[in-house]
Amino acid sequence: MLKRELEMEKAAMILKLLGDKTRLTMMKLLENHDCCVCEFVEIFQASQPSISQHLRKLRDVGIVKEERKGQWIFYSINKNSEYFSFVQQVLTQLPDQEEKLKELEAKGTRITCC
Amino acid sequence: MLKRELEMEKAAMILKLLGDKTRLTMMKLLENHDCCVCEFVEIFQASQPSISQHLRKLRDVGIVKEERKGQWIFYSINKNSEYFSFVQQVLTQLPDQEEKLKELEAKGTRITCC
DNA sequence: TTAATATATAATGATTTGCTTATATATGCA
DNA sequence: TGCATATATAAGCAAATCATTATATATTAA
Repeated sequence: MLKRELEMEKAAMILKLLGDKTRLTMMKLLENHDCCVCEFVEIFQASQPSISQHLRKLRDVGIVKEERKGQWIFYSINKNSEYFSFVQQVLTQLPDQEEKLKELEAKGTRITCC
Repeated sequence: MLKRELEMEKAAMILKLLGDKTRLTMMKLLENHDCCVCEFVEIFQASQPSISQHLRKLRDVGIVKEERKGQWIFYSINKNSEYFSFVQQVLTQLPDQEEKLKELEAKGTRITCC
C-alpha cells in the first residue's frame, strides 16, 4: 500500500521531468547516442547554463549519467536507474530526433573525438 | 519536420499534465471506471475546487470527457483523443489503484446510481 | 604559467502552477 | 417555489519552475 502510493509519486515526478520539451528531446536523443553539453547547447540554441540545469535535473533523479571525456562531459541514459524501463517505454512513443544530430554533423559541430 | 517538432511539443505537454500525482492517479482510476467529481474529492481528500480544476486541465486537452448524469458529472477517458494511445501506454505501467475505489465502496460513498 | 574552452553553480526575476476562499450555476426534491 | 447538493469558475497568494547574468571550476594547449 505504501509501495503503491510511493510508485505513483515517483511516476508523477518522472513524468513531470519529462514534461518539458527540452528535457524530453534530450532523453530521446540520448536513447540512441551519448551527447555532450555543448552539442545540446547547439541543438537547442539555448544558453549553456540553461542546458546544464536541465541535465542536472535528469541526473539528480538518476535517469542519466555523466562521464567526462577530456574536456567534454558526455551524458547517457542510465540503464541501471529504477526508472529506466518506465522512461524507455515513454520514449519509444516519440518521433525520432536523428535529424537534429544530422544537422550538427552537417555543421561540423558534432563531437566525435572520443 | 514541423510535425516532428509539433509532436514533441504535444508529448511534453501531455507528460507535464500527467506529471502531477493527483491527475496521474485520476487517469489511472479512469482507465477502468468512470468517476464523478465527488468521488475524486473523497478519494484524494482534496477540496472540490481543486479537483474540479485538475479535471478541467485534463478536459481542456481532451484526454478525458464529461457526461452529466442527473446531479452528477461523470468523467471518463476520451478514447477518441489524438493522445489516447500515448496516455494509455503510460498508464499501463502504473500500479493499479483499485484499492482506492474499494475504500469508497466500504465507506458507502461510491456513486453507483447510474 | 597563462589563456581558451567546457561545464557547473549561484543569484535573481518573471512566469506558471496549484491551492484556498468566495461565488455562480445547474439539478433534484420537498 | 425554495432549499440542498454537485459542480464550475474567479480571484488571490505562496511555492515551484525556467531562463538569464555572473562567477567558479576543470581541462587542454600554448
